[in-house]
Amino acid sequence: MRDKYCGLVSRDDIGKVIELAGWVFRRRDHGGLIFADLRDITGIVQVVFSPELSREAHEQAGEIKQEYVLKVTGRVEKRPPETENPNMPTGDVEVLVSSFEVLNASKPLPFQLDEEEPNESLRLKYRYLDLRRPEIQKIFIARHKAYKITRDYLTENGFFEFETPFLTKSTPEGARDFIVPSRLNAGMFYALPQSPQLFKQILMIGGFDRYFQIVRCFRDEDLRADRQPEFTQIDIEMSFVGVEDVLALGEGLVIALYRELKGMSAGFPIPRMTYADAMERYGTDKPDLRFDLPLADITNIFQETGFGVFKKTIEGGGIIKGLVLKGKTLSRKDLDTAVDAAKDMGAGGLIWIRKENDALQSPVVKFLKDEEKASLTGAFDLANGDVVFIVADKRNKANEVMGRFRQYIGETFGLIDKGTDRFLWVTDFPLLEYSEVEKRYIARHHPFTSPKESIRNFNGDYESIIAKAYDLVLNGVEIGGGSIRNYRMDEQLEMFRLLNIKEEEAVEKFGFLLEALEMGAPPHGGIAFGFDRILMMFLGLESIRDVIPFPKTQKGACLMTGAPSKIGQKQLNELKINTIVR
RNA sequence: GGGGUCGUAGUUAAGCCUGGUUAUAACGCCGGCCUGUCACGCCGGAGGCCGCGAGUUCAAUUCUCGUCGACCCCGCCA
Repeated sequence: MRDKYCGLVSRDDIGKVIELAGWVFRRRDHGGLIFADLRDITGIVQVVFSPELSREAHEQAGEIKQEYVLKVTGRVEKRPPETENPNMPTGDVEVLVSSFEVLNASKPLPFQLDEEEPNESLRLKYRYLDLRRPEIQKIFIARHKAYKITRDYLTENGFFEFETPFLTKSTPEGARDFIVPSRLNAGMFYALPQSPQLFKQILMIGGFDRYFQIVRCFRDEDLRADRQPEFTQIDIEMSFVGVEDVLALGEGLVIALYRELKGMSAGFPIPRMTYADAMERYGTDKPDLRFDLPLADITNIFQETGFGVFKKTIEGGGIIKGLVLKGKTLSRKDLDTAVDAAKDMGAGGLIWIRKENDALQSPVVKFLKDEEKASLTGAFDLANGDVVFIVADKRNKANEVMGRFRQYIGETFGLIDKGTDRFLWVTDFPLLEYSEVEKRYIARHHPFTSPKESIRNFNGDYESIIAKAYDLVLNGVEIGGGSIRNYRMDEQLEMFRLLNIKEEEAVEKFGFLLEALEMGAPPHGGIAFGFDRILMMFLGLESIRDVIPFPKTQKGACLMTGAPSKIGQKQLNELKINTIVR
């Protein structure tokens, strides 16, 4: 049907008669002469309909409109002098059409492909039109490259690619499951996997040594700019490894992807930070290191303070945490806005102290002793114009609030170097965290994560147990995470005990794994990367929807197909399901 | 579950704060002209449930409330 792709027509083809096929991108009708840009996946080339070459083709070309699908036959010519277009790759040639065929017509489109983006719901409803846009096509070509790099890299490193079931078993921990009714077992349900966690561990126990899968995962939770209910992970598991082996392997993959997608290597090797340091210094387990602005614990300055808020906090075992913003001129309104922002982030209050005319000024300065002012000035090396922001609260709350506030300050005052990418491994996560909702400890990573030291060494102080767990963070966004797993039955049972999962429940939910752990399970661990998030970040895009061909809206709808939708009574009857919508 | 932004020709926006005119522009569409354009140009034309529903008012695109949809955030996301 065609000899050549549109975007690949070049000077080498001059003089040849070729057949091309593609879409009419733009048409320029001069009456006596008609130009059209013919587009396919490779790019565009100008085709010319001239009555001097073919009166019939020229006349027929009066009919063609945008997005008509054409097959054209014509001779490739060098463009006449002064008419070359240096802005397009095929701009020094054109195809003089001797005959053409309209393979398909097109109605006028609901939006123009070459103009400003229409709103996203229209793009999603007519996704096939959106996908025709060259800048969108670039994204999915990049996505394809990323699949290939991943497969090549992991294959070279001894990994085997597997598929694991999508119709699987609901697990009690973690995100909400999507469920699928079983027709053959009335009243029973499959769950779509949140991740192939247990299957990949079983594959290690099955002796495959190294597993990977580029796999869809499903989580029935609310959506965000970087979260979809179904998303893709690069899932990796390795046998006979420790933390360092997994990080090295993962880092190699990220380097390879970054080099291909960004066309450069930067920021490697990836620095490390423990979870505890990240929380103390940046107030988050995924710090954005594109700007520094560290948090400082200034509790000791106020040990003897007469300022009621600080005094109460310290007496209650809390801490006082501050950060300093230097080199910016803040108005009173900026400060008030910052206080409101901090309150929205959950702060009980935010105190600002500004150095102006060599004196500290603040609504609270009258409550501070001279030595406290001096210590504060020293601790933050205050110069005129600098502002210290302070929060006093329980340790976790103070860190968390200040972490968010730090990000707010970074964004509001332009401290973030948008042109850079800062990767970070965060290591040594706590194994557990206490859930106020469930009134028990829950696994911070997942219930199969191995502690650094045996749980038996801890007596009650369970929140201090460190896990062999790690996350990869890029510019404040988590793009991967994993752990070394428990590979012995007794250790896994200890973990379940801490999680208050009774043995019979554990056996009911994960019996196959526990049994397997008793039959020669090798030490193993792994990591999973958020494939969509990596693409979004590496391509500099704002939304995960931009890297997914058919994404869902914030309410989980597909605007093109209309999913989710009601199903008929016949289907419900087969499933023996009644629906009650409350 | 909660907070916020947005919704006006096919599309992208303006108008709304401060209620009253024929609701404006660009692109697209339709008709005409044009042999070197490439965001072609020129002339003419059609095209509107101002998301939907209430309320306030003599009068609502404009103000208020509700609702639907899209988006951003909190909760949630092992």
